[in-house]
Amino acid sequence: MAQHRDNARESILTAFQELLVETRGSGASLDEVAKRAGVTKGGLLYHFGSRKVLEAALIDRLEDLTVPEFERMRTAPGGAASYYVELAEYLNTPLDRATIAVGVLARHDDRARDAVKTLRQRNFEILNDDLGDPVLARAAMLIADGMYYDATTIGEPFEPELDVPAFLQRMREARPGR
Amino acid sequence: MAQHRDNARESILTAFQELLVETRGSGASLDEVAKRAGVTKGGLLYHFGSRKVLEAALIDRLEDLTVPEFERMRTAPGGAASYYVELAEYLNTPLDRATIAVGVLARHDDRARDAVKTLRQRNFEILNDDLGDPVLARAAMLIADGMYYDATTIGEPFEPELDVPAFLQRMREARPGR
DNA sequence: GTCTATATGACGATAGAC
DNA sequence: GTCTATCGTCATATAGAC
Repeated sequence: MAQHRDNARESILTAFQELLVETRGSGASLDEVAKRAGVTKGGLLYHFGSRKVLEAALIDRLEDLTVPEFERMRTAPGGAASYYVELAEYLNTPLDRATIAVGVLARHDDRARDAVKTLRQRNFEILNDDLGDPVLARAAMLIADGMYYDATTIGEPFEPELDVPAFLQRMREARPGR
Repeated sequence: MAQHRDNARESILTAFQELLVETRGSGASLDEVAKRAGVTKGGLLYHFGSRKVLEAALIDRLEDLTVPEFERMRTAPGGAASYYVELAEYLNTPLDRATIAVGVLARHDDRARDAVKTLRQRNFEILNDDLGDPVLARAAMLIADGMYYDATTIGEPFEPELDVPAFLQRMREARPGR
């Protein structure tokens, strides 16, 4: 159910994130969050004074998680593009879960939307450095977005799955300037 | 505001769709729909007995719109892939608006989700016929999904935009049998 | 720091007047 | 066929006991 660590704050934040991911937003009421975190609504609202404050805290957590991720992506052995796109296939790292949760918030919250936009801009720059081709970098981002969309909206993988490294390799060979 | 055609049913359905597209779901309450359609909630509920009925009617409308669309896509002069992916860039035909609206419903409604899945399966088959390669067909679908995701979630175009015709040309050159 | 109890408001839906 | 009025439910948020 809930993990009772040293502080309830993290439990509440994690419960909120899990419910956003699982229900895509509809089931993440403060009552449900409190229940899963093992506190009451009153307890929750002591730690986070309002729903807005709770949402802001989740956005902050996402931004913290992205900092080391950008570094991993930039230095990935197979290249940033493969790393980035293949990650979108599984969507189950702590960063992925935070990204999905904030993506749900972004549908209604400006701060969440800004956070997502900044994260994406940074991703594009790293992909462009890796692939040396803004067109292919943009295509790689769109493919990852499409996988993300499929996973979050459709809720199950579409067959056939795309072989991303093979596809990227083929597209590199078809580069106009070669 | 509202168009008062011969029947209020269409006005209500259109108002519902517009609000789903504009607010991504949060502002599409029956009160708001009724207000935009120029009727009261009581009037709305005479035509559509419940919210579920209203949602089902919108899904039916989408399915009606897809029938001629598949035919246009299959017989498009530049090929089905160009037609499909370029359409995702603008997202402003009646079918696009219906698709976005039902996509919002699909987050919480099983029937809407099934409708979207069936539509996508058909799209994939047509793309595969055009591009002659399931990998490229899947990639084209993901790119269009990514554009759709950007347009609906981020809400504004990402720079730089992908040069779709040029990229599709590269994809065709990357075909195996060439 | 966490609880119970309650105020307040939005939403979906029903009943009945016109 | 469309309206007003109202009810039940569930959500956020507040007040105050422990």
